[in-house]
Amino acid sequence: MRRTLMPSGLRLTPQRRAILEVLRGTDRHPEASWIYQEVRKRLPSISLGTVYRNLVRLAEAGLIRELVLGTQPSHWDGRPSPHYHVVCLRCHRIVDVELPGLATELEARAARVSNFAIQGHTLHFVGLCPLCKANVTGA
Amino acid sequence: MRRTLMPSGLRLTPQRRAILEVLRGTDRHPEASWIYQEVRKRLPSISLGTVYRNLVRLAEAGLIRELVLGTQPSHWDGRPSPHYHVVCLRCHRIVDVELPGLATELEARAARVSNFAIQGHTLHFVGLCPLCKANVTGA
DNA sequence: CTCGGTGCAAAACGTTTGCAGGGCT
DNA sequence: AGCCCTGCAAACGTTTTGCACCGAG
Repeated sequence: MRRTLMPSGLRLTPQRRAILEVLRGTDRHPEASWIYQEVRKRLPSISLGTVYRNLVRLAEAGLIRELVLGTQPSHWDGRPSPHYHVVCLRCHRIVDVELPGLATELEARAARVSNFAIQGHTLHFVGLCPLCKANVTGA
Repeated sequence: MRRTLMPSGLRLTPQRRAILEVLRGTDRHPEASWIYQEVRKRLPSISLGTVYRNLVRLAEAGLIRELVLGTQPSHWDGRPSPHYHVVCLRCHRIVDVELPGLATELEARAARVSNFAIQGHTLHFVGLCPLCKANVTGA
């Protein structure tokens, strides 16, 4: 029986399984409170504290990613692979943006200019999604 | 007498003047509570609420910039000109990074891939500053 | 008189934490 | 027995807000 989840020795509890499934079953990049509500449909007694604790732990284990988009609350992404995001200013949808090869290029440029030993970066875009772009035509 | 401060019809009050001067007199990219303490040295009766209100208003007016670096609290930059930042993971210093021309290139690439009407982006780096880089040699 | 701005204090917000209990190994 | 994990509720730190007052135009 698969009971552990990762290097960290993280146990695969029903709560963690549910959080992972909810997060992998959506492309909404949701916030903790939405995840909490969804998980409660399957696991009514789970607590919000447990959701927060496990989002942090799962992110540390590399299974999910925290998105800090400048606007509290944090959002969470079930796809840990490296990619960026763009947020619609009107409907607040968050959509994946693949910009392959950009990461190393950016960090190399920053290292050259700053003389820091760059270890990571954060990048995201804001704008209007195709739908909202059409719906505001002019306004 | 120059009493207004910007398009928005913002008045140049002693509180606003002090906040601006404190922010322009440092390269620390400080948080609101630090600004509050500094401004109190000149204006002992100012309240923290006023500092927050005015940081927001001054940023809306384009006189300063809010830096959202993923870690609460926000930091504030008295230089509104477009530039990026790198944060030292060890001493938490925040240093300016000029990457001229990058902005339009990034937004063009993101627009092409996402089909959004891109209106802006956020980018910052984390790493070790030259001093901390030297001091950890190996560890 | 009106309007923007202030100080104060309370509230709001998302998030973290202490604690007692529980279940797997 | 030991350890990780949970639910609960209280606490936390930052930021926002309601309110009464004030001063400039």
